[in-house]
Amino acid sequence: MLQLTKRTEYGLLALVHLADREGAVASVREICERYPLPKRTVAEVLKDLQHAGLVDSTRGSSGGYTLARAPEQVTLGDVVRALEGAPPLTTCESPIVLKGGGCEVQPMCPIKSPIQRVRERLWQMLEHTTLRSLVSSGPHVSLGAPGAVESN
Amino acid sequence: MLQLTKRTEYGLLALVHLADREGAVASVREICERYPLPKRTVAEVLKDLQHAGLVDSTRGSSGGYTLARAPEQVTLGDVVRALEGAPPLTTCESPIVLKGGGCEVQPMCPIKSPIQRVRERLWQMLEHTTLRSLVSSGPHVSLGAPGAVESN
DNA sequence: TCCAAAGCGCACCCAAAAGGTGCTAATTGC
DNA sequence: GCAATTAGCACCTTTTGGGTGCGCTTTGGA
Repeated sequence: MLQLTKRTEYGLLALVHLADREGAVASVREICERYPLPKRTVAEVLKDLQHAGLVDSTRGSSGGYTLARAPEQVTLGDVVRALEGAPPLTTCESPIVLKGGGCEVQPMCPIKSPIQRVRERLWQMLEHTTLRSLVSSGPHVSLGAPGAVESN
Repeated sequence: MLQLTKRTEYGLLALVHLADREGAVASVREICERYPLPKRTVAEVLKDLQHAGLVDSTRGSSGGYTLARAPEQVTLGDVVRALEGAPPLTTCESPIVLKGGGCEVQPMCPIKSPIQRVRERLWQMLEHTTLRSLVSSGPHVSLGAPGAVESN
């Protein structure tokens, strides 16, 4: 579908929040009080980001998450890779199909290389867009009243 | 998932085939004899491309499809738009959510503009990649034995 | 010492999207 | 008339994405 998933969206919002907190721990509850997001799903996402090494977690009653790196060293590509994997643009690039030495419609597949070029440039863009640029760009409004989802 | 659908992939292959035929009509059967693709689905896709004005169709026993424009005037963007629509990268750009005048997590959504920039640049790439560049790039192998799906 | 608040892990469910098929026209050349 | 083709539904199946149930572990503070 050529679009980012909600998980990625949630992850980016969470990371932006962490960046704003500048090293202080932030809990899932806190993030979901700022943005009207489903608590549990955000927790899942944060857990995945932790596994990917993008955030550190501390457990316990005053626990939460912190950025594992500086905002300028986290890219959109990192986040997408952590939460969606780095999928091929078309199936003819997938490892499963490629294992035979070429794509399914090979050796007569003419669209592969330009498609790959587009894909590579897309990933270049993702890799060059840092969390810092997300943080510093928005209208950056102060904390507001949250919505409510689930128990939240 | 940040990848093109199979429908788009099929559409591109079909269009490349039509471009190779240089004006001569090509039937779905012919396309599926060249590439091992499901006949019916390719037919669906071609129909959609016809509705989008990218191909012309002629019915009847010797009918089929032809390109409606020159290969250099058909872009990846055209094809994706015809077969997938032009979806937003994140839900906070979708018209449904925006109808209230801003995205769901507004006015405190900080990730919107950089994401939109990435999206716009992606579409620029898609709009600048023409069918011609797909045709002229591949190793351009001669027609080979097809696989088989369904009746095909 | 206990309890509440937080993260951890697994499994599961629901809904939407994507891919594909059945069937029946309508058209057209032979 | 017949065969080959596109046209237009409607429907099914699989996959993916989003979300939840439930119980466990960790930790700070009353």
